[in-house]
Amino acid sequence: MPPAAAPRRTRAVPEKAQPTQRRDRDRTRQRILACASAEFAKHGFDGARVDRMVERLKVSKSLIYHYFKSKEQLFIAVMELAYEKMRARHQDFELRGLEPVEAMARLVSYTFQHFIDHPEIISLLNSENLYKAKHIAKSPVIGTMYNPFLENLSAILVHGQEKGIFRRDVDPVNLYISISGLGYFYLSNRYTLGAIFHRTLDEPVELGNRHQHMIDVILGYLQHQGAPFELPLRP
Amino acid sequence: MPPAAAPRRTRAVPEKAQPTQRRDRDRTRQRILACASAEFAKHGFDGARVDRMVERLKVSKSLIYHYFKSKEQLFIAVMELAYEKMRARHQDFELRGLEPVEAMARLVSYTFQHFIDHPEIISLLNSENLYKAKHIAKSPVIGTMYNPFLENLSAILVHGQEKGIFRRDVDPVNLYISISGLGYFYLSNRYTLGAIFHRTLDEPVELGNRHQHMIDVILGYLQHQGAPFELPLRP
Amino acid sequence: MPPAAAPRRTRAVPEKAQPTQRRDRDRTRQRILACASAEFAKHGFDGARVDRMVERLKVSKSLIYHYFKSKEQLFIAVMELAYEKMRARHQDFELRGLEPVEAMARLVSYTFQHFIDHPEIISLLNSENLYKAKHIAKSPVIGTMYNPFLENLSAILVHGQEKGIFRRDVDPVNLYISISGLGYFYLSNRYTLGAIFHRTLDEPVELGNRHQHMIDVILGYLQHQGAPFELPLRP
Amino acid sequence: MPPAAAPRRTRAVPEKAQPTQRRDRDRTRQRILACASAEFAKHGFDGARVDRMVERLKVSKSLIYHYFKSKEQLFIAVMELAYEKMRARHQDFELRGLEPVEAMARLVSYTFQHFIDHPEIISLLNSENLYKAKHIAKSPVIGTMYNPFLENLSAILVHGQEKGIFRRDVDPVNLYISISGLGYFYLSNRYTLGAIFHRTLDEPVELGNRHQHMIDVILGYLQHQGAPFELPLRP
DNA sequence: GATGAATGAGGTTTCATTCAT
DNA sequence: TATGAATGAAACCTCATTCAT
Repeated sequence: MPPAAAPRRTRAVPEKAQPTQRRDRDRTRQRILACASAEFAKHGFDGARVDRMVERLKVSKSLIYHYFKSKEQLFIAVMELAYEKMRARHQDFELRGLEPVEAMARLVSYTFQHFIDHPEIISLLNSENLYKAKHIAKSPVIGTMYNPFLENLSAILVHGQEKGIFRRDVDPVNLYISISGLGYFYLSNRYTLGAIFHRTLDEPVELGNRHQHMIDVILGYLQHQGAPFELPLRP
Repeated sequence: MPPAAAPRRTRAVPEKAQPTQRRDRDRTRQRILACASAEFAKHGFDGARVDRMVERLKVSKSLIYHYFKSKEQLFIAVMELAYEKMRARHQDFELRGLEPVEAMARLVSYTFQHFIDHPEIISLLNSENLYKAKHIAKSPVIGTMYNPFLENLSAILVHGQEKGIFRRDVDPVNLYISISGLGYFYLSNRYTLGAIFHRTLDEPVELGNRHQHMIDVILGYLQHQGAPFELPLRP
Repeated sequence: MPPAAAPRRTRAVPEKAQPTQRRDRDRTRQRILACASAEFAKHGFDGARVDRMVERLKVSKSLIYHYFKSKEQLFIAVMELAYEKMRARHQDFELRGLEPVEAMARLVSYTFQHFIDHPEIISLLNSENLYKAKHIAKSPVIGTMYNPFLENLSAILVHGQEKGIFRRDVDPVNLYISISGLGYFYLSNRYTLGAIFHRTLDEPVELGNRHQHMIDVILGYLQHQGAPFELPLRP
Repeated sequence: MPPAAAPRRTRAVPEKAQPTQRRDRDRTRQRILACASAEFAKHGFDGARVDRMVERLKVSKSLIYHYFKSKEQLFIAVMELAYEKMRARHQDFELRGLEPVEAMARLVSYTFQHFIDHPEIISLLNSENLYKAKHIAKSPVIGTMYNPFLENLSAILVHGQEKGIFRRDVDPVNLYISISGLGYFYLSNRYTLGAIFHRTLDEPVELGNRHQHMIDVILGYLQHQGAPFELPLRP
């Protein structure tokens, strides 16, 4: 316990709030957030039920509304957390020293793995896109978030291009979207796809196949050297 | 390889020789279905409101419940229609006679175009996947639907492989998923992606870029001849 | 049942809606309105409970919200009705032919009587004034309502002045406010006044006394001929 | 006639010789009371929010409940304070030595001025009357409060009557109610009145007009000498 | 004397659905 | 075939109040 700041004034504003209470407060907040994340992921924004969270959390509904002002604010907080997690993990991701091909393969692999490990992200993003991102547009944080993933990707891309291994006509953002999309779509739409193809796409073998396929697609694309076949949209 | 284009139409609409009542009945049904499709697409299953349809259709609520027994049944009908439309259009798609590269490029282009022209498909599928496809699982029609798109794709793929142009280690289903996913993910997630990259991805120029990028990715992948870089999932 | 307008078109819009149903609808609306009026009068806007109305009316809460979109809209409807009632009764009020003194006395009497007969008006107005009239400001009807009472009052006033019976320095609006206020304040504040003066002001004798006192005040004022004692506000 | 101005102060505030704690305690109590008075006045009893007070006061909610046991008790305390203030100010009011006419005019003026200066009184009383004075009925103080205003009024009235200036058939209590009511109703109902007459009644000019009008009414009534026009209530 | 965390009861509102005709 | 009236269950949210420290 630090003995700093002697309590001289009668009605002093407590600068370093009591550790115990503060921790309780934060812990509760985080418990709510975790539960809400699961609920929103499972049912989408509209389908999510505050009552269900209450039941699971064993806290009063009022408390949820005390911490987060509304269902929407709670959703925004969940989205912020999800984005922050993603950002944090990408930041830790170390690819320096690897050859471009391996680095890129690992990036693709890593992206897929991330979606598998955090399936809630997919549902949350789907729900949010249904609303044309109107909720996260209200978040002051998400829009200004620094995106280390794109940094990593661009670095590898340039590295490979300088070595003459990767093609040069590549828009990093579109590449990013492709890498994400190849994994995301497979996972997010596996249920309807499975219903049509009669394959259970979330089995380990299928996941492994997909994983290698994605790497093949991205690396094949990047390493291919011939001239592109040009075709206008809606010719 | 299944025999091309089976002639049995799934839900034929006999145009004449029907009493007027029957005709009216079908027209009303279709009006409801069209409106419901838009509503479900815009708001998802949970967000959709029967009242909103009633208001737009100028029909009594009871009529909707008369034709379709419940909101869920209505949703299922909408999904069946969407799938049927998709199937029908794919069936009309003619690629015979084209070189494999151009045929494949056109397939990619066509898929993207289809999602742009029928954006409701994306929302409907997203909504359905949130429910792990539980609604369409109840449809006796969708699961048994013949899929001409995969046929086309496989034919082109084999053609290219036989000519030695395309690589041989390609799973058609995964290729199908990639072709769909590259366009689908871009469109379905354009709002959250736009919020992060500060690019308005639905502008014509961006759509054109994406279109060419997708063709490059798929053709680059298929035409690339080197050995794949193998990497296990979660090593 | 009127045999008018033969039903020729299949989906004709019913121009003269079914009398029975229409009457039911209106009857229910009016029942709700009457009950709401009592509830708002008894408890004010904030204190009023939709649940209590439901219980008294034996209708579902949803029905109330079906007819009136919200508690506030319901309140506005109640206010509109109250004003309309007041206006209608004043319009019927016939004073032509009476001498100015008697006419004025009857006007004062009538005003008091009206408040006694419709005590809800007082509570409703009090509640509304707490909100600085923000609710009725939203009503397109109330602001534009023609005020026959002020007409009557002005006519009597001019008549008396022309006859030389009433003083000439009278602002009709202020006179109207005084006539209303003398009765309104007595009735609206009778509980707190009673608590201080230890008199039960709603007993018939007290009401009779007040009635005569009000007439005396207004007629005394109007008939008094001396010069006014002038005193500035906050000198 | 009771003996003038009893010297016993109801709730004397000893200024010195108190331990600091006690002083702080009283100051906090008074801050709460002032804030509560504003809150109750602005929103009525039901509309008032303890949370809003907490936010404005920067005090913990528990403290409010520590000092006052409940929202209702707090309201009662506010009412007691309001009555006490009113009583105290009336007590200071000195009219001896003035001629009856001027004294009465000053009394009317003073009453109006008081409501203008302390608008919270009006809202508080309105709120309380909605509840039929049930809250102040619970106060042991208010009911037994000595009313110096009525004393003053009676004295002036008798003085004028003895001089033959004022009419004799005057009930002091009703006169008191009229004097109060003429100002109170104008101020309390200015919003709804304004909405009907399309006049902004709280502008200085209008207030000045009203002020003179009220003096005219009361003095005109008191000085008028003719026989009253008698009319029974509900004949 | 004072606080922050937490709650239960109840508030308004919504919505898929049914009933009677 | 089609309608308008009506509903029950449950949604989100609020608020006076208490508990533990």
